[in-house]
Amino acid sequence: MGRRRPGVPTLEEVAARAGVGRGTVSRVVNDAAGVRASTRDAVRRAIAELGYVPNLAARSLAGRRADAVALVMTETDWRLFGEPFFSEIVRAVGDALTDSGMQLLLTLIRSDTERRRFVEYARGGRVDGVLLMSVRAQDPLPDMLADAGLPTVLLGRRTGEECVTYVDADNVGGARSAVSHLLDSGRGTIATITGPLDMYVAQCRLRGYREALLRAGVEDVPSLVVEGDFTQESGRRAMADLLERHPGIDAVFAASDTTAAGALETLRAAGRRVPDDVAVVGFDDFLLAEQTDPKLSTVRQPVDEIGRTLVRLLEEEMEEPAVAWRHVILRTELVLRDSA
Amino acid sequence: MGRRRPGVPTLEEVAARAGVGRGTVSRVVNDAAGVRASTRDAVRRAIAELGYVPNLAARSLAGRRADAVALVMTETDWRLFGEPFFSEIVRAVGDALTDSGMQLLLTLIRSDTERRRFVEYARGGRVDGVLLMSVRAQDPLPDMLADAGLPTVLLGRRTGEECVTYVDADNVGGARSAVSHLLDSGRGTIATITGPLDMYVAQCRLRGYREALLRAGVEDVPSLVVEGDFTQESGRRAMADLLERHPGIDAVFAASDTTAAGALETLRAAGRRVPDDVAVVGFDDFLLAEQTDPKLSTVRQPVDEIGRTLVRLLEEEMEEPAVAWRHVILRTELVLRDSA
DNA sequence: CTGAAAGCGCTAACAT
DNA sequence: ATGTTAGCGCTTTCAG
Repeated sequence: MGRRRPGVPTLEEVAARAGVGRGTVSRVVNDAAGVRASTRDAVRRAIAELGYVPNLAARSLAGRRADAVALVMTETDWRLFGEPFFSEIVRAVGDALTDSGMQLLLTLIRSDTERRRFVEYARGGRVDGVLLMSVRAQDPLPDMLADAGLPTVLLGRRTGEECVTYVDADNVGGARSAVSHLLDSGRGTIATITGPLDMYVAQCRLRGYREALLRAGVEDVPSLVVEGDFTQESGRRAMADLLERHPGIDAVFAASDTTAAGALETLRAAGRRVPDDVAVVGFDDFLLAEQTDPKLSTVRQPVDEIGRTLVRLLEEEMEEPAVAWRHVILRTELVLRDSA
Repeated sequence: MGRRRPGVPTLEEVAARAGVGRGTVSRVVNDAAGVRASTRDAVRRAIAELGYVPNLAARSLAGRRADAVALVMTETDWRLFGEPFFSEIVRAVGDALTDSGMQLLLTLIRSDTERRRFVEYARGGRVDGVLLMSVRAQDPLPDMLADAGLPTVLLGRRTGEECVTYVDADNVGGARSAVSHLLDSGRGTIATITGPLDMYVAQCRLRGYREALLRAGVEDVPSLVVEGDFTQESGRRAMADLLERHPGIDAVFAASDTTAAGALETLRAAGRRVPDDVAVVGFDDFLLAEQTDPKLSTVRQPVDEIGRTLVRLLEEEMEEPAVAWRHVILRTELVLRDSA
């Protein structure tokens, strides 16, 4: 599978053609200071004439950097969070990376083989750092990378005491503000449909719900809490359960926008009116929120800010040997539309 | 942004520790034949003790290969085809690559800057080959890569006379079989909602529709053809138009499953029954088909086969200097569910 | 400001 | 079967 690229010009040939030394060409290529303008022009011309492109392997070897970062996600995450969140994050990270001259590599890990292969790839020095989409609690990947001394930043925590640098949204606060809003607007019986409770993010959103009730002095009724799994179907089913158990329900907080959309469907099918009769707020704010009927109120994560922060932390991590785990929790925002 | 990895063991240190030469260690690492078992074991032990991982930059430089392939897509494609097609292809290519020891890199190109950066990355030798998701007709990327002598395989053509190696599905044949099926089941007035007609794939599906009518000796009524853009919304709108213009319509062929789902919605809202009253067939077969009510009949692309073929062609392209453009058109399959 | 020279860590060809 | 050696193409001192 070896490839031969005949007649690919090297830096040396460029130097010869421009009548300068190799060091000078290297300086020009890397925009280093201290080259006379006329020399620089001559070199630039030679580069253009020869169609020279630096060999990245050689540069990596000599310069000990790859000029690339990987954004890794597991298949589970991908499906769970769905395309919108995923693609928004990719976009945000891409934007944040734009002027850093780094190549963004997406990697999907679906098996142990792929996990191992990726670790070898990363440890082999093909990327300068790794961004990890929120991984399940049991995923050993973050620690494998950290142990290998690779700059690594997580998007989302695995647990409350994560010993890796990460960026996360304020899930607790977001949920709390959503539920507080429902309470403030006079709703008395507020249910919640959670995410899978073995995921930290789902636990946080549930905690926010409880904190809001506590603050308002409202009793936390266990049967108003139903576990879902972030999917639309789980929203439909959970809502049906809730309506049966608590016909007097007048508000629902769902731990994802998808789940909220499912709940909305069931409510309408049951003849309940939203928001007059029952108010609904979801968490996360992607394609779906604007498409539901009525439009869904949600807690929005600051996606662009997440992207920028991920990149900034990774760069810091790359600068200095990691002496500390840095954690950034970004504020979320309650977006009111028609459903609450 | 340079990274220092202090104390990362090199092949040389492994050799010293195992008491052998560097060549031997290299052979062991690369599973080359001709090493005595006892020697191999000694080397393996040294590798394990030191936690040695090959430096991939050095390997690339010396071995002139990257052991990585890129799967590139443009943002337009991504949104257009939606997550299902995209993720299915990624999965299929990943599977096909599993035992080749190559790392799969996904790259999203959203701007000229990113396009240029990627070409430098690829020309710089960081990937052995490039897989391109079907690109718009005007996209210069395939030619840029081909000109640079990089093994490149397209998924989907840009035009009928594509001078790049590609894999495509039999869009014409698939559409033809769908429409023929509608004709065979006694439908007389068959409309079609196309994709954006500046895309070759959309043209092909429309051609298939026309060929089926022609073969059956049915007149091709221009007003039965409405241009959509593969989205669900375009399906809804086009269907509304069609119902107005041709109340007697009794079948629809939509150029995507998403569009078909939109058409289905509008039909039901208009009180038409599917399939008794109007039959519907879509093209492409992903999440949506099973979720619509009634379940959608579709033309299915052989995703796994596409993945395998892409990888096979790329490997062939890498073996020998490209002497010819190879084209593979894969058969599609009509999947009958409830809507037709 | 610029040229020369010393590696970066590995593979592959050549000795032994 | 294994050790030795010559690069791969670049960055980065270090002289000049």
